[in-house]
Amino acid sequence: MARNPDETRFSQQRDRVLKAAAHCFNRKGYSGASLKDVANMLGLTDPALYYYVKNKEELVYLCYVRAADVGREAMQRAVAEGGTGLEQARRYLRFHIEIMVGERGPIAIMSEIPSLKPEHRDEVLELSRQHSKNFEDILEAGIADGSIEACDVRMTGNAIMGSINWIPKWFHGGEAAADNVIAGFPDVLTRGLAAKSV
Amino acid sequence: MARNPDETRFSQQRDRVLKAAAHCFNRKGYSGASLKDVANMLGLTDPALYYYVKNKEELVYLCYVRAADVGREAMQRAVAEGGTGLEQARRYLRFHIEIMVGERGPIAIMSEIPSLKPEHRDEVLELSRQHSKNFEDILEAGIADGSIEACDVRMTGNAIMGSINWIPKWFHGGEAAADNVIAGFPDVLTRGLAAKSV
DNA sequence: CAAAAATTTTAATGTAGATTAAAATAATTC
DNA sequence: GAATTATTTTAATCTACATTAAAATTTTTG
Repeated sequence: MARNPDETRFSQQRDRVLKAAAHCFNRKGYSGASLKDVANMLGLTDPALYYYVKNKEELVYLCYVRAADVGREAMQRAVAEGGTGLEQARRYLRFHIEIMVGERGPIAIMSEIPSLKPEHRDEVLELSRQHSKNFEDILEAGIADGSIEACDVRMTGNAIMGSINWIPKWFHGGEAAADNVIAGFPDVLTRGLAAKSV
Repeated sequence: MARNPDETRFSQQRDRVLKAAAHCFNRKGYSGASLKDVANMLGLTDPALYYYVKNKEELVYLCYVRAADVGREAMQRAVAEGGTGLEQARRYLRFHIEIMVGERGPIAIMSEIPSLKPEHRDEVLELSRQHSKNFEDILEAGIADGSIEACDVRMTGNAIMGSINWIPKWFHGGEAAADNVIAGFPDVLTRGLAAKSV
């Protein structure tokens, strides 16, 4: 029936599990959120989750991988459309934020990578590093093409990623609010505060 | 002996406990970090911590209050010196970051406020809201005096606070690095990316 | 240095919550 | 609609901490 293997009931339910988990983990942290918290959000009882994931650690791991996927997807789409470094940076931010505050949210904040078991930890760390690296590359391209002011790209990247990562902490699903964030956030991050006329 | 009540051995040790706790919580989260983790950092055993705090929840609470104090102190000093809104905003960021990456760090990220017990949660939430409000006021003052471009102050505030909050995630004590962050971060956040000449 | 106070330790207790097993229910298939 | 497969539940287990109590050690003070 399912054309795409990801359209199976199992995969759909698993996605719902991951989203519920992301919501709970974002609120209370990995260990602070219980499997019961997650299950209750879905109208299930905790042991039911084990039908979808091996254990809690894997649940977090999958949330983090999903978060990384979302980031990479936004980045790839932004780069694919070309343009100056600044344009790519702004586009990436818009895409990423669109996803985070949209239907596919909430996305897990990767704030407890050290709590993952070593293999998972290293893998997720690598995904995260690669993403940061890609963003820094965009910044450097922008500096090279003159669209972005010379700056410490590592630090600038950290600053902007911090803003992005923190979004799930204060954004909670308002419909109109989402549009507002999508429209305004990339500007805030790339344009700065200073008035043009001063 | 102690001129200031905060110079007693007890208070000093308690501060060391809070700093160690902040470090552990920032890495693994509130529930993910065990009291043993915290105690070991200080060369102590876990029950020793109960000499300084009532329980683990109070430990997190105190870390959060300390974080709020630091933010408020930076804000007050910045405002006290006057100047345009933009100047105050930049000064506040510099002060706050100086403290975070300096001797008084690490400072706890207030990322699990919902896990606190109701009284503590409400109190910390109020401190956090007040801090955000104060920053938004600075932004509005800057818009009014023409130093800051018109913007959604709520969203802009969230963006910048997210950057600040995330610092402990990637900054880990390099001496030279600290100066670098202090010197560059406020610029990144307030100046934006776009090249002036374009 | 002896007594008192402060600090830390070892040993013991209790509990929440992750995990497993087996049983029950619901959905599919032939 | 009976049999098979998928999904969820109830009931039971196990363990990692948080916490407490009592004892030991260290520090301070007269």
